[in-house]
Amino acid sequence: MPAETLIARPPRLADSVSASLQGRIRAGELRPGDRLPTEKQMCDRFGVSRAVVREAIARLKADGYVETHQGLGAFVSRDAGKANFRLVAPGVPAASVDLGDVFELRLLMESGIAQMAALRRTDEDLVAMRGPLARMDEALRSGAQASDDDDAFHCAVASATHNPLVERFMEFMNAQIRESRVPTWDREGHALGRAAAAQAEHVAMFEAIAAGDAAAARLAAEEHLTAAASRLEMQIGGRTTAAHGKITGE
Amino acid sequence: MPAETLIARPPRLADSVSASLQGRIRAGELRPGDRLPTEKQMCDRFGVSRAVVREAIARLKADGYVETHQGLGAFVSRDAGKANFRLVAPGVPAASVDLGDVFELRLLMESGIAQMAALRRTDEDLVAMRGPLARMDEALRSGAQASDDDDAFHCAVASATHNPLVERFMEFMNAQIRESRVPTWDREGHALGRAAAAQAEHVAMFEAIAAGDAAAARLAAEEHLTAAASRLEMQIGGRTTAAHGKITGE
DNA sequence: GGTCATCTGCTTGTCTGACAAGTGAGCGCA
DNA sequence: TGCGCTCACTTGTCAGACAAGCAGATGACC
Repeated sequence: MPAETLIARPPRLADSVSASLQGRIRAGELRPGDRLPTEKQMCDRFGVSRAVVREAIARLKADGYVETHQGLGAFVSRDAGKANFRLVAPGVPAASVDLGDVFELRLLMESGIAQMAALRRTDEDLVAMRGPLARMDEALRSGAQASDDDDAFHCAVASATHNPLVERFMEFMNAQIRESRVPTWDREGHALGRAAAAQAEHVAMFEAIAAGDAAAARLAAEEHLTAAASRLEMQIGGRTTAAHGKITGE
Repeated sequence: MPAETLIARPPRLADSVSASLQGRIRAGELRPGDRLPTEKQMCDRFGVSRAVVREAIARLKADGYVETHQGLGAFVSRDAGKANFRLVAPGVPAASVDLGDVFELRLLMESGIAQMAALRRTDEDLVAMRGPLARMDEALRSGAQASDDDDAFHCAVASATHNPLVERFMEFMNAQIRESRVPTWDREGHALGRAAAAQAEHVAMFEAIAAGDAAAARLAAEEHLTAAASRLEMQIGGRTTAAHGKITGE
């Protein structure tokens, strides 16, 4: 099925141009402060019209790679590519990102978040967590797909830190790893007990946070994430597992 | 001096258009899946040419807010604005971000990073940390501006986790908060002992990491960040301080 | 009547040419 | 020498045109 939707489409010209420029910047061929070729030069070099070049540059501007000045030209900005954070840098194949690294980043963040949430959560925060938690319970009985509620639960925990930045980061991570939550709640996930296991870990997190027990909340979050990683059969050379063992076993 | 460079320039038309659209998306006026007005309609509505509209849309595409399909139109993408993470969302005033929230996010990340680094650091990693550390020592004697070395030290710690994602996140954060490191190392920072205090905390972090003591490394990182926050006289209602007291005192 | 190919209108993608606005360098003049 | 001016160049904006892709309507055929 996916093979049918993933037909190779000819890439848009602006995509190709911006990818090329971005590659040269990341490769160090164009360094911060350097001036890019003029639009006219790029038109000749890439064999496209100025409209295409301008669109490509607009994209690079949005990503913080270049800045333009009327009458002067376009320049590679200092901190090129550091204006925003992405899991997979645009222009590189998504497969080059190690899922183990992603889970580790989540482990880092979510354990701290759970800990902080335990210290700051209000009663309203607990209510917000109970909603998705109850829906996942229901899904456990009905065998429904509840990965959206899984998302919502983690967001509710982040929201309980009362730090909007932390909340936004969690929303960002959720959007990035959304697919990785599906196999927990699909038919096979229910049958093999992946859903039930995940939900038990959620409950442990919730109860620690509700009790205001920061250390227990951190531990529960760590266990949830490492268990989730192993449930997805991530073969990451035992790295995360080893780290978890040391981190939580200290 | 900065007042001279910050003269009010008439905003580029494409900026205004993309800001307007982005505002409507974030406000929920345009929801994920909704179709945007056609380029022609936007030309009429905003009173600009199609080139401007297309550039504005190119920016929104780069930010992951919209997707376009030839022959169909432009659509607000699911997870609009979640394609990347920024401290300050584009289009909103930078002043709306609470610096205390930023330091808290760093506290969350860097304490975990230091802990992980202590467990994984190789001898090469320690060498990489000693470079910036020595340069900051030198700057302490000469009174030089060493905020770049400060950056480099924190990056070296992140690099010792051997997780490229973690490393990139640290680079991202460094680029975002670069200005906030300057007052530690300027003339006043040296005179008032801010530089010396920061460096002492760096040394504590380094030694804990070198010793492989994960708990001590976490604690040192937490103390460095909370101290840095208070050095910068952040009045954040004692929130971070209170959280730190509880987090580290558990 | 139902099914299929085709046609049509609309939308985005790309091209071309032009002018406006801002910048820096070089020129001429006092 | 020092000042102002012009000029070439660059990005910003505009206008019009055609190509490519899509959805729905139209119409022919079984």
